[in-house]
Amino acid sequence: MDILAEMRAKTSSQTPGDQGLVRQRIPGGSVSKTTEISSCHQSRLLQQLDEQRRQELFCDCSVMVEGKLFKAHRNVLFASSGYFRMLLSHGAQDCGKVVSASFEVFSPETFTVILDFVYSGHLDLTSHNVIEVMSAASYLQMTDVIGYCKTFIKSSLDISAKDDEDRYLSLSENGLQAGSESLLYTSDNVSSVLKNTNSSTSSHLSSSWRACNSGTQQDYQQSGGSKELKQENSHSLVPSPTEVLDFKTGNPRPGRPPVDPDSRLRQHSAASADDAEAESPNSFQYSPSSDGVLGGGKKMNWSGSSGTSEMKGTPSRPKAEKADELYATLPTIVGVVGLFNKDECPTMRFKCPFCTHTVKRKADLKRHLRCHTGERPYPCEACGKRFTRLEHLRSHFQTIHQARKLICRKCKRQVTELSGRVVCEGTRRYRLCHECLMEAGCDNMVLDLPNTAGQSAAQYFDEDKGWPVTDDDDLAEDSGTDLIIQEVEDSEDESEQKEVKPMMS
DNA sequence: CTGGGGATGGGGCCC
DNA sequence: CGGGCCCCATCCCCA
Repeated sequence: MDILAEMRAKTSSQTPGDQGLVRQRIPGGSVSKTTEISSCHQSRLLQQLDEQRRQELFCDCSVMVEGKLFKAHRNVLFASSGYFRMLLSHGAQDCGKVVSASFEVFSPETFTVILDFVYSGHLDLTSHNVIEVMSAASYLQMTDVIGYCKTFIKSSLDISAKDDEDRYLSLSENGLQAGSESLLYTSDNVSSVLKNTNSSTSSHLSSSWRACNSGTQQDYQQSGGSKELKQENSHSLVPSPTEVLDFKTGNPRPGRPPVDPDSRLRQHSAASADDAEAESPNSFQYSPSSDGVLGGGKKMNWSGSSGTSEMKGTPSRPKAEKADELYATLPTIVGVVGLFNKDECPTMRFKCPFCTHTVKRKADLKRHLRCHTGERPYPCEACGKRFTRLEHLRSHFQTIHQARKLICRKCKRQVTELSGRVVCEGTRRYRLCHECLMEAGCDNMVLDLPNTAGQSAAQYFDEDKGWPVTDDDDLAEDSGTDLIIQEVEDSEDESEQKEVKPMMS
């Protein structure tokens, strides 16, 4: 990103079409003329600043990261980071004084990436550093970087496919709806696409990634109108006021855990960049228009690729696999949200890189991340519905397909295994008492006799274990387990849907 | 249109 | 660290 363009965007309320243009105002306040600024001049100026930084010329700000010293210009840092805006504005009067800040919550390598971005507009993201860069950017309140990271992650995980999940559950066996092939791949079409593109399926994650907003080719066209956008606004990635961090130590100040009560994100794909993009301008105390950066649209370039076409044409790896990789690469930064308890002792919390939510255990964070990645590893064999947790699947199966609740669905009265007859409607089962059964009639219902109640469901369910099992004993023995609940790859959704067994023979 | 209840999703925490 | 339980909030359907 061109930092000058960014600064300009923040002060000129430009529209996306104003790229490269600055409205020059005269004292009267009206726009007198539009002057084209040479992009060459901007990049040269930025290069000069970067050069000065590297030669430590006129650097009036020192940043210590895990013992490594970075020199920079406070002007540039101020313009780029809400964190530094707050930090530097405190010492705004002491312009001559060298300001220093130190961080222990991210690595020097991560800060190098961020600083390089600030001074060059190029953000070098890889699968290995994206989480930490994003976390650091969240820490430093750099919404644009967060947006890029989220887009990077999302495109890697196909998070945007999540919203389409319901849609593709109903897809015909013949495959994909037009326009959705960029998101959904069955095992079959993945291989065919692989043949066609002859490209690595892991290119998203393995390739270096750069972002700049000098173009408008790849807008964040997230779903959801302004209404949903407003909802997302409440899920700011920027630390909440209770999460204000100590400038010197890099640790949060004592206070309540920064758990965002609204952290239950709506499960739609409008997350990601919209979050950052729609960041309230008031989030930055000293940035009245800090959200303008992303507003003009941006171009995403994978190194060696051709932008959007690459994104569309390259099949992604299964979501679960990529999520595993994401989990595996979770850097310690995520776990170093050092909150303080009553005794002023730091307690370890794990911060979600996607939202402000923190948890005590890494495993809980992993579980939480599923609500962002859209992973649903537990499919119901009876109806194909997928769940993020085994317990949810079990609960679903028992209530929907097993009629385990001994309550008459109609009159809500308590029934017994004998008095509450199991009624089957498609894959759905429930119990009716004798009276309600007579009232409703049996015409379009299939009744399970008491001794066979749940028989068809039993092909999926192990009474002892309490969860669905396969009716294929051989398979069960071969696989060493009788579970049919398996952590499956989302990309196999479609083929799975085809294999959902009919409930009634 | 509204309220109630079931289904679902997610967090905390224990085992 | 995963499984599981409990609890609560939200969504959605239906009367």
